[in-house]
Parts: sequence; C-alpha cells; structure tokens
Amino acid sequence: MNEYYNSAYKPLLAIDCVIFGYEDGELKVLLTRRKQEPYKGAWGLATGFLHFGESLDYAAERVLKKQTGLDRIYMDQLSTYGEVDRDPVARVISLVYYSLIKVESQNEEILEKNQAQWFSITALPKLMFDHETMIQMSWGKLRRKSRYQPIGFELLPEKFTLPELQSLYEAIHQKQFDKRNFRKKILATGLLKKLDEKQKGVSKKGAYYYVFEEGKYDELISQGFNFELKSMAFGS
Amino acid sequence: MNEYYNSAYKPLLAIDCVIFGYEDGELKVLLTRRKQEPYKGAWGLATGFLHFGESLDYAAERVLKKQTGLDRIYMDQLSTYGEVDRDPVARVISLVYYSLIKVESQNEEILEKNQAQWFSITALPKLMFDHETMIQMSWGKLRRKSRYQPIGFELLPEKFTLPELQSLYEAIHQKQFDKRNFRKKILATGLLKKLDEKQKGVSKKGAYYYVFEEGKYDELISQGFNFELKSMAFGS
DNA sequence: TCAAAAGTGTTACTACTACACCCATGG
DNA sequence: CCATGGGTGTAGTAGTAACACTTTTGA
Repeated sequence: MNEYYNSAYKPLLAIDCVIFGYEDGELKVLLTRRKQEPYKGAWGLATGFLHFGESLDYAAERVLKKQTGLDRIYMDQLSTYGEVDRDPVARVISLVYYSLIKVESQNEEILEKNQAQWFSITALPKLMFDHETMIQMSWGKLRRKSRYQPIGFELLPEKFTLPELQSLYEAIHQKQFDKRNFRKKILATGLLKKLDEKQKGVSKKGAYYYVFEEGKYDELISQGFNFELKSMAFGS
Repeated sequence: MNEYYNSAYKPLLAIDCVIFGYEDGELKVLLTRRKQEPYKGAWGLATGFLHFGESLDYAAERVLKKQTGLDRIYMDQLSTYGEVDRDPVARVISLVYYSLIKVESQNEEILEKNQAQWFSITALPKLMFDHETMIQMSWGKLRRKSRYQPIGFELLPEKFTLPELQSLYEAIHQKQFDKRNFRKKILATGLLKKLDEKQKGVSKKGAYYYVFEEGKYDELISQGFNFELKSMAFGS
C-alpha cells in the first residue's frame, strides 16, 4: 500500500436492502425500525455496513439473512447513493440492493425480533433519509425487469395459479391486463408446467397450479427472449 | 457521530469512468495509462478516489473533466464493483460511471498530457483489474438504453446526417440495419429537425443535416416512448 | 340453483421486415 | 457520363389488443 492509496479519503459504506414481497394481492416492502439514535424508531430499509474482507454481494446477503432469516434469495444491485448530506450523522455512501422473497417462507419470529413489518408499496410510512427514493427506484427497476425476465416467480410460492400470477403482475405494474392475452403470452414462453392439481379454498371452481421450469428458462435466456406484454410498457 | 458509525470498516472508494466516443464509423473507448506502481503504464479507465465533501456524481464529473477537459457531458452510473481482491494493492470499492462524449470537441493536448488514447471497442488492449468487464457491461447498458432513449445523439456532433446516425447505431449494436426502416423509425419519433444544409465532402450527392430537438424529447420522455427497432433486440 | 371465479378463440389492427430502384453530384 | 452514396414506398407477416360466453363447483 503506497502513498497513492494512503492519502485517499475513506467514507463509510452501507448496504441498504429493498425487500419485496407479494401478499394479499399487493406488492409489499419489508421495513424495519432504526435501532440507533438519532432518529431511533424511524422506518427504513434493512441496512448494515460493509465489513472488512466481505464482497459487496456477500454483505448484501448477510443483511438480507439477518433481516429475513432467508438464504439464497433473488437479489440484484440497484444503484449507489452518495449525496453528501444523505445521512445527517456522517458521510455514508449507500449501496442499494433490491431483493424478491416468497412471503410464505418468512419466519414471524424474526420479523418481530427485528421490529420489521410489511407495507404495501402504495401505502408506505414516512421513511428515513433517502429510503423512499430507493424504494421507488427499485420498484421501477422491478417493473422494467419483469418485462424481460420472469423474475416475478421469485415472489410467488413454488406452486401458483395463473390468476395469482396475473394479480402479481397487476400489482407490480399497477395496471389491469386482459386475462386471455395474459395467459396466452405467459404460456407461450413455455416456462410454466401445468400440474394436475387444483387450488382449493379460493374459488369454487379452483384454478390449476403451475410451476416455473428453471431449466427451460436457462435455455431461453441464453438466446434472449421477450417476456413483455406491450400493455405493460412505459408506466416505468 | 456515535459508536454505531465509528466502529464500521471504511474502504477506499474509487470512481472509474468508461468514456465512449464515436469516430470513423467505430464505437470507441478512451483509455489511459496507470500512473502509479504497481502496474504502472497498464491501460485502464479514467479513475480517481472520492474526495471528502464530494457527491458521487460530482466526483465522476471531476474525473471526466480531468481526463477529457470537458464539462456537462452525458453521464450515468453503471454499477459498483467490490470483489475483495479486485485491486491487488488494497481493498478498493469501485463505482463505475459511463459517459458519452462528442469526440470532435476533444482537446488533443489534454489527451497527450493524460497519456490517453481512443480504442475501438472491438479491439481493446489488455486492461488492468476488472476494467474489461466494466467496459463490456457499460457497452451492454449503452445498447439497451439506446433502444429506449435517444442517447446516441450525445456521441454525434450537433449537426449530423442520417447515414452517420445509422452507422453509429450499427457500431453500438454491431448489426446492420435496413436504411429505409431505420429512417422511418427514427423520423417517426419527431425528434429530428431536417436542416436545409447538405453535408459536403463525404458523398457526391451530399446528405442532409439534422439536429436533435431536445424540447420535443422532453415532451416524449414524460409520456414514455419507444425508440427501439425490433431488429436491435437482444444481442444485448 | 345460483353466485363467483376459471377457462377458452377469433377478428381487427398495428408495427415490423423485406426488398429494388431512382436521384443528385463531383470527378 | 458514370460512379458513388443518398433518398424513397409498398406488400407481406407477425404480434398485440379487444372482446363475451361457457364451465365448474361450493354454498
């Protein structure tokens, strides 16, 4: 380590995680209460500082694991925020990840321990610092990405019905889709396998369960494909 | 500043800039030689550490200005790279920006002073650290973005001809487009104003100059629009 | 038997692709 | 006058949007 490196200013580097879930027909975000003064108790994203010897992705996984108890969840870097006064206490550069989890696999106890709570994306509380912006940007990225990649499935249980999938997309895009066109488009990708089992308890007729076929997806992604309904376009 | 902040690990934070230009029908990247040991003289991106009291965008502008002598150039954050050993000397987190400049407005002296040189994107030299990846990712983002936003214009002089614009898009996408379809699509956006002036010296007939109408663009962007040719799709 | 949600096909329209010839000018 | 690159239109095709009725079954 020489002069060039030694003389440089070293900021704090935080990892903030926008955690999306889908429940009761709504797109939700997992928020938590700040544990430190000042602003103790304010709602915000799951957060943590980068540790020595950790890669960025690893740090994000650690923060996610601590907040949700879950491993191996879908996660992607959004952007890095570094306005000088974004954190009023100290200069903190914040690297934002967004992640998609299956709410049903959530552990209630861990939520309580972390003072964490799910909020509908359309009814967020007042948030600390620039966390509101981070969430809105993540939502935008989710919208755009869901048009080209079947990431929506990350938010649903392993087995899901087409009406559920459609509601999820409607929650993400805040837009209604035509049932027939949606099914046609989704099934045309060949990514879904229909099971012989019907959902019980939701409707009288019962909708067939489907599963997402990861294998087929990998084939398609390498060729490049389009998962988009034109009608989804550009609310983004 | 309290214990929570004080105890945290503080990494170095570098800003690396991928600078794109367009010249002689080729998409190019501005590279520079490393000034410090080790690896002194190795080709790499324009880089600098974040300074105390600077926002990230400001730091990127500073690095760009130093490298090119230019102000107010198109610039966007790509991503942040933080593998533990990406810089073999010290732990450096690297925030990558990519930018688009008009090569003609470049100052030759500054290039020489910085030992900087333009390289065709298809013939890059061996690069230090993970800079090759950063360039490839930036190129991907440029490809994708150029399908939805008319950012290509940032790479051309104020006045340009449609054949020039088409060659630029062909260089970005490494794909040939049909002349008629390209013109139709581009002109249909209503973003270009045809001038009464013809280009001289390139072809005998001479192609009409066009200018990009920023005002109209702002109208369109707020509604959301699609700048894409399907044929551009998914080489990305 | 009826209420409530699931499932299904066709037509019109729009947007993209493919394609070949004439035009203007400088040398 | 001819070689070179600039400019133009149309027909076929594919994909998207719009739209309404039948099916199943639990209460």
